[in-house]
Amino acid sequence: MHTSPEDRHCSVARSLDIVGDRWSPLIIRDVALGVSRFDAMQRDLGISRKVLTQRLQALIDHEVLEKVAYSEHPPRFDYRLTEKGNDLTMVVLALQQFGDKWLVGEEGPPLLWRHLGCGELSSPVVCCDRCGEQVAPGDAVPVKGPGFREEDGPGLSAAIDALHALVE
Amino acid sequence: MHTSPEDRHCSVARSLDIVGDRWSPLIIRDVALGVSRFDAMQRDLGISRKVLTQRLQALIDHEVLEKVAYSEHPPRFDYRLTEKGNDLTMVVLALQQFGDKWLVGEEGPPLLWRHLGCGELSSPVVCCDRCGEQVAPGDAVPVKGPGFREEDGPGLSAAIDALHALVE
DNA sequence: CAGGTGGGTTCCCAATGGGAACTTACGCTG
DNA sequence: CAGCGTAAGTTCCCATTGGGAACCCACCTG
Repeated sequence: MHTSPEDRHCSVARSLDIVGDRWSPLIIRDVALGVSRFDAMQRDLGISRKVLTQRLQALIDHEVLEKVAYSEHPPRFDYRLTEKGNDLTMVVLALQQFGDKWLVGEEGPPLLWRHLGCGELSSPVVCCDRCGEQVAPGDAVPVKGPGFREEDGPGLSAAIDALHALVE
Repeated sequence: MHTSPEDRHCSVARSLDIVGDRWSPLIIRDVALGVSRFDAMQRDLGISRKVLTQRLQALIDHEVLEKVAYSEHPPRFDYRLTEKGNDLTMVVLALQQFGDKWLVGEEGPPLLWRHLGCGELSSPVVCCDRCGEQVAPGDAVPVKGPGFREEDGPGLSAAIDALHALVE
């Protein structure tokens, strides 16, 4: 029986049903960067083979990865990100940004990004899709959306009302 | 003994050491939205009291949350996000965005955001901090940074080289 | 034909998580 | 002033998960 987040009516909880463990985000990062085979991932991550098998299967079940044979006889596979899986790289990017800022030593971040659009080394920042301005935590307030349910998140509902009372 | 990601030299892995489980991101979301007390979180999330205690302590140990007494005799506490913890809301936001796009039914997302800067209901998007353009997965290529170590991520190193060979 | 590689599966053991009950300390209410 | 409610945990038992190492099978290469 699930008392876990999976049946909650909440986007964050539902996403965590897919990437809410220690390994799935790292698997997605590896696949995104081109480490796409079972043994390569296992060596690269130091994950146990059993758990890697389970995680890959779960990610495939969630249609985040797909398994593409690059040889039959013997059967050999590449794991690829689906379109849905590609969108999960934004979560990985957020994790990386946080780690770069708070968790690396003086040697600096292990990985940087070059934006192909402008050619510069860049950091990803979060912006408002309406005005294009950069958004920091606190620059936006939550609003109950069409799918909001009072029943799952009773305390949450009250907390949001309280926030609005402050802002208004 | 840890064979887990925590001692790897990788920003994503290190971040996962803090939020790499089913509950921590939800706890951070709740605190960010104003659900800041033990019982309120426990009811709101449906998490077991034991695990909630463990997670809160871990988040405090990582300096993501702080415990502020709002009453002594009897001792009662609010949990607050530190500055570091505030930055983790970007990870939660990424999870929410993904869930909103791929995992909610036709009833629509449960939570929206109003950007205080422009007043509009907005979605967070990822932009390049150099040119300000929106960045989609694939619009940026990874580059080895100052802290890159060949030894942890041997396959990764080769994969990045392979990517560069493609782009150049 | 021995050894290596890719992609797993199996087994055992230790750690983790859920659930429910128990605790402590106070404040309120009849 | 007895009893109930609330906040914040703690404790116990049991089921599930994860790590590690070994095993397996099909093929390729020297």
